[in-house]
Amino acid sequence: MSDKQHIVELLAAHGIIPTRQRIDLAHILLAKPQHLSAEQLMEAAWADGDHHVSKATVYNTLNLFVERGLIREIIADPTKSFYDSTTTEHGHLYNVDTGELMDIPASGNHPGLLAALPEGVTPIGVEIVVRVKNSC
Amino acid sequence: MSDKQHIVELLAAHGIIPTRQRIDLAHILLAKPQHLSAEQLMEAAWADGDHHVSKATVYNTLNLFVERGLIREIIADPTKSFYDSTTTEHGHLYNVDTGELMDIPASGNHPGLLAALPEGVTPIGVEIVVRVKNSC
DNA sequence: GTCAGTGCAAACCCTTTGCAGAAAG
DNA sequence: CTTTCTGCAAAGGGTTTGCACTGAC
Repeated sequence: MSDKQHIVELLAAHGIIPTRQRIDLAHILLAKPQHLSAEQLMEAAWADGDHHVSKATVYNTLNLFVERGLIREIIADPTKSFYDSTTTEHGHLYNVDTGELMDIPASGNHPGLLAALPEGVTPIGVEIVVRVKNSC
Repeated sequence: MSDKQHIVELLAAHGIIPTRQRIDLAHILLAKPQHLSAEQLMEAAWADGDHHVSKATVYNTLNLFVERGLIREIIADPTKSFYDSTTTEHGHLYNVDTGELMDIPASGNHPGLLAALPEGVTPIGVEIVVRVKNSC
């Protein structure tokens, strides 16, 4: 299907050798804007595909995708990472009770961040982290 | 010393029963604006105090302090948490190479976040997480 | 004397790693 | 063929937990 072909080209464009497992995982991840934990992706792959993907391969693949800029790692929960299929800059809303991670459609306007909270939730705090690395 | 007395009152004001270990840890944490990991706090307590504080107590105490709003937990690294003695709203700069966590003095003005980076570092990305909980 | 806090070690959980077998070109 | 990826299981590391002991009032 052309869908798979598109994924193959996308992986190649990011310098990633397309293997069956990587294509399956990318297919699930990039299907729509979403945030999946490693575990959720594993379960989705297991449910969706006819193929088997091991835990190690899921983690290896996620790290590779993040490194190559195909997806973004979101550090919102100290116990697990989320992976975001949307790589453009945007904020997130994390519900510590439900473990739900949502996009914040708003701009980077700080005071506006808390303006449009969903109903039924109470803000705990806003965290802004600029991640940097040594230049060389 | 009046310093310790001040800590005792601060803990009590947050509904925390002041014990020797909690006073010691609070004394180290709140001495100045800083970000310490659990491990760093443990080492500081071991070096600084004449008393012994166990690992379990350090973690229990940190969680209690965060819960009571005495300090803030900073989730910048997927492998460990940092604890911030400054509870007012401000951003952070995290160097993934050195593990160094710094305050961003700037306001919440988003475009300004990347303006005043220290020398020798390259930005990887900006992450904004609004943490919420269910209202009841 | 009672209740909460502390300490030790073991358990936990997510993530990474080592290495043998499989796959791709 | 040769190189890279995959899978399994075991290791790793920060954090939490169970339970007996200690300490405060």
